Amino acid sequence: MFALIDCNNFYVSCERLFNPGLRGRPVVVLSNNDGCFISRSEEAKAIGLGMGEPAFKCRELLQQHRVALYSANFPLYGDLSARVMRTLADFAPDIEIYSIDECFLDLSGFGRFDLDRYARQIRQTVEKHTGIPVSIGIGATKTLAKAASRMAKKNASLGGVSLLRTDAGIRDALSGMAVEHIWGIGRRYGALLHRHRIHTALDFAAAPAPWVRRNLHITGARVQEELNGRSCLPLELVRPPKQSICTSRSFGTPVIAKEELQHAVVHFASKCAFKLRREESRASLVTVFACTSPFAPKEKRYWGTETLSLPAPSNDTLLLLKAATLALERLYRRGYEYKKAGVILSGIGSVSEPQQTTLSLFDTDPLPEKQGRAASLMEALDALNFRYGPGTLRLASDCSSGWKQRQEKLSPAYTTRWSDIIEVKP
DNA sequence: TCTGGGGTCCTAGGACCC
DNA sequence: TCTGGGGTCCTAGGACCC
Repeated sequence: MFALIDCNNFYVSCERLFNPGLRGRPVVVLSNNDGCFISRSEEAKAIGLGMGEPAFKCRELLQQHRVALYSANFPLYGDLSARVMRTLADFAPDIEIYSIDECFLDLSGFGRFDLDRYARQIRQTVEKHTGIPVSIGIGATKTLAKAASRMAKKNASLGGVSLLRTDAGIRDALSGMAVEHIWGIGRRYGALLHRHRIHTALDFAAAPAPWVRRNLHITGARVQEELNGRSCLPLELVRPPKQSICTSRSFGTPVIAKEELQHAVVHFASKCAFKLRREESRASLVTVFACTSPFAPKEKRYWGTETLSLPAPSNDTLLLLKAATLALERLYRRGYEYKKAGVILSGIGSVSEPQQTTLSLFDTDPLPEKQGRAASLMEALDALNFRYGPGTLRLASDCSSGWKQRQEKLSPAYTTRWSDIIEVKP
């Protein structure tokens, strides 16, 4: 058996934790740039604020119901997530942290326990230790556990826990679930399935397997197997190293000048390089993109992208930055209002992998020595920024000007930044 | 005026190899 | 005139997840 533990309206719950006055009120957390709703309290859902909906379209509703708005505060959410996960890790030998607000526990071998009671105990403990409310679904496969947790969340009478064990219980649950709400079946496949008169999760479980394999490919076939109680998705106990690393942002106000766009790209490239080193990896491809608003009139739209291949995989900020700057140089077109840009690193391998050294014919600097110096420099950079806070030491070209994003409703980083919670008297 | 960010996996098709 | 067979690797695009 697997359990899926899912934090309820996670970001909103984090904000409420430090602001109990928000309980019972409609609360939403906005995406970067204060754009869309990315977390909503039950009260906010009830008045019709949709997930991913742009906030400006709901202005009246927001005022009318005095909805509390928050800018996304990821340092806070990340830290609270870690606390929840640490608490959960005590309840099972194997745990997979699936996302910032969800994790799977392996409950095989817990057959002798009263799983329902155990789940309620987990719920209470998490609430007591961290203040975050969670829902728990239990089933024979990850997909069934997911379905169960959805039920636990939707159906208040279950008290936050749903256990799918008997055939009758499973059939009952699946028959009440629209096919597009199955984990791994999204809007597009949902629409396709409805056109073929497959409306519920139970319909999908019973659909002809070859047809599913043909039309929804191997991923869909696995989902079907899992719904029928045959586990195809094992727990991932160690997070596999990332295959790509991306840093991108929308701008608070459009950027026109190349220099300003460059500042942003340099900043994103530095962040990417840092994430890469944290992963103990190296990348061989650097992609830069910059684009106008997709909502701009057609003739004012532009989507520029450029990928450069490095002579050898690297995680050196200086090198990655040089490549990113060159890429931007190539894709930049004068006269557009850029609304978003980003840097993507790919072709990623571990630093422990033997590096094929491509020596340049014209390189007079002996390569290993050069790399050694670069590595020491990066080590010092990361150590200082860890000790004194991100951005303490950075490249001169990494200056944020102009392209700043909007974050008008930002709460303090209560658990990770002293300066946010204490006033330092001079 | 204002519309997020960061990932994964799979497939088809083309280029290329012997 | 007739023009193979068996591979690999890479990329773009489409689907999905939170």
